[in-house]
Amino acid sequence: MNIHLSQLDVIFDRILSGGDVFRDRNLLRHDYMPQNLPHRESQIERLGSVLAPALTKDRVSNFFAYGKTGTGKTIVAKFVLERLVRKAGQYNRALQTAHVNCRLAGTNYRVVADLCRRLGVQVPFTGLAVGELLDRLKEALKKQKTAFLVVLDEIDALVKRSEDDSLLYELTRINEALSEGWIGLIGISNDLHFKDFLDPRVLSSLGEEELVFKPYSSDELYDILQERSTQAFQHGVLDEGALRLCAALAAREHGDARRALDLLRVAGEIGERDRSPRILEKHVGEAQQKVEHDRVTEVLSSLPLHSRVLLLSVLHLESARKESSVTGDVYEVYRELCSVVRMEPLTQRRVSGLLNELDIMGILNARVVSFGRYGRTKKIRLGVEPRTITATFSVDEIVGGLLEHAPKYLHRQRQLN
DNA sequence: TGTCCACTGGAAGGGAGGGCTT
DNA sequence: AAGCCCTCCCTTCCAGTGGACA
Repeated sequence: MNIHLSQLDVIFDRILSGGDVFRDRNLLRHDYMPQNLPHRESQIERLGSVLAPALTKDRVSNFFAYGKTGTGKTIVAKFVLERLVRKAGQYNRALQTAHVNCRLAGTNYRVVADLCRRLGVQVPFTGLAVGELLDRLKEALKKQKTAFLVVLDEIDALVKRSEDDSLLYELTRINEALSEGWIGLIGISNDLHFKDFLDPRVLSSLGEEELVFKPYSSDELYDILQERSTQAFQHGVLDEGALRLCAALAAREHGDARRALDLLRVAGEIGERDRSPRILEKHVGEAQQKVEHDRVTEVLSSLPLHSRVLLLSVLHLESARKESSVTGDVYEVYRELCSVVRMEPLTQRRVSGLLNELDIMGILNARVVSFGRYGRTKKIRLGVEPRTITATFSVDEIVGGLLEHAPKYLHRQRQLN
C-alpha cells in the first residue's frame, strides 16, 4: 500500500511541476482561445468588417458562415466577438453577445430561452409559447437599447429537427418592431446544403453576408499545431514526425483542426503515461484509436433505452449472420428483447425513425434499398466495433443482461432456411 | 408492362408533463 | 383550481416507391 501511495505522490508531483511532457496541455483543447488564428486572417477580417458598425449605432448585416466541423467557424466568431466587446467597452457602447449551440439546445424554445437569459430575462424551462419568449426578448432589447449579436452555432440542427424555419424567420424580423436596440444574427452551419432547407424569405435576410470556411490543408494544420505545441509541450519533447502525422491524419478527416488538436493532446498524454521521453508517431497512432473509441463510447452511453435495445438487436443479427439486416428483422428481434426485459416496444414507424437517428450519429449505417418484388426496406449494418458496444453495455443494468440473450427469432429463421 | 412486396416517410393528432393567466 | 397553451415523444394512418418478377 505504501508503495502505491508513494507512486501516486510521484505522479502528482510530476503533474504539479508541469510534467515532463506538457508545459500547458490546456492550449491543446479546442475551446482554448489562442492569440491569433493562423490561416483564418481573411475570415476574421471579413467578419470583423461586417460587424464593425455595431460599435456605432448602426445595425449590422446578418452573417452566415458555413463549412465542415473543425474548420474554424466557431472560433473565428468567438474571436471577433470577444474583441468587438472589448472595443465596445472602451468606447462605452451598449453591446451584448450570445453564443448558442442549436444542436445542444435542441428546440426553438430552448434557443430563445437561452437568448432571453443572456439579456437577464429569467424564463421557465418550459411552458411558454415561443412567441411569448420572442416578445420578452424584444421587450428586453427595447428596454436595454442594446445591440445584441447572436451566434447560432450548428443552426442546421435546428432547422432540420423542427422541420420548419419559422424561428429563424421571426428572429430575422425582430428588428422591424424595434426602434432602439437591435439583434444581429451570425448563423453557423456544418452542412453545406443547409441553405436548401430554408424558406427564401429567411435566406434573403439571413444570408445578407456569407462566408465559406474551407477545410484546412495538411500544411495549414501543421502550422496550427506547431504554433500551439511550442507552448503546450516541454522543449524538445515532441517529435517532428508525430506532429506531421497528426496534421496528415486530421487533414484526411476533412481538414478538422479540432481532431488534429485532440490527436496531439491525447498522443502527449499516452506518451506521458508511458514515461516516454519523446512523443513519437506510434503515440499518435494509439491516440487515433483512443480518440475514436472515446467518441463512440460517449455516444453509446448517452443513448436512450429503446435505442440501446435496438442497437443490440442489430448486434445480435449481425453476429449471427455476418451480413446486413433489414428493418423487419431488426424490429422482430427488438420486440423479443423488449419482452425479455418487460418493456413495451415502440411501433415500427418509430423504430424506423430511431434507426435513422442512429445512422446520422454514425453508430449504424442504414441505406434504403429495394428488393424489387420482395419489397423496399433499409439495409442496416453496425457502424462501430461490436466489442465497443459490448464493453459499454455490459455495465448497463437493463441492457447488459440482453447481451447474453440468444434471440429465438434468429433460431427460427435459421430453421426456415 | 403491370403487379406487388415491404417497407419508407409525411402528416396529423394524442397525451404526459409543464407554466401562465384569471 | 380551471382552462389554456406550450413542447416532446410517440402512435396511427396512409400514399408513395424501386425494382424483381410474371
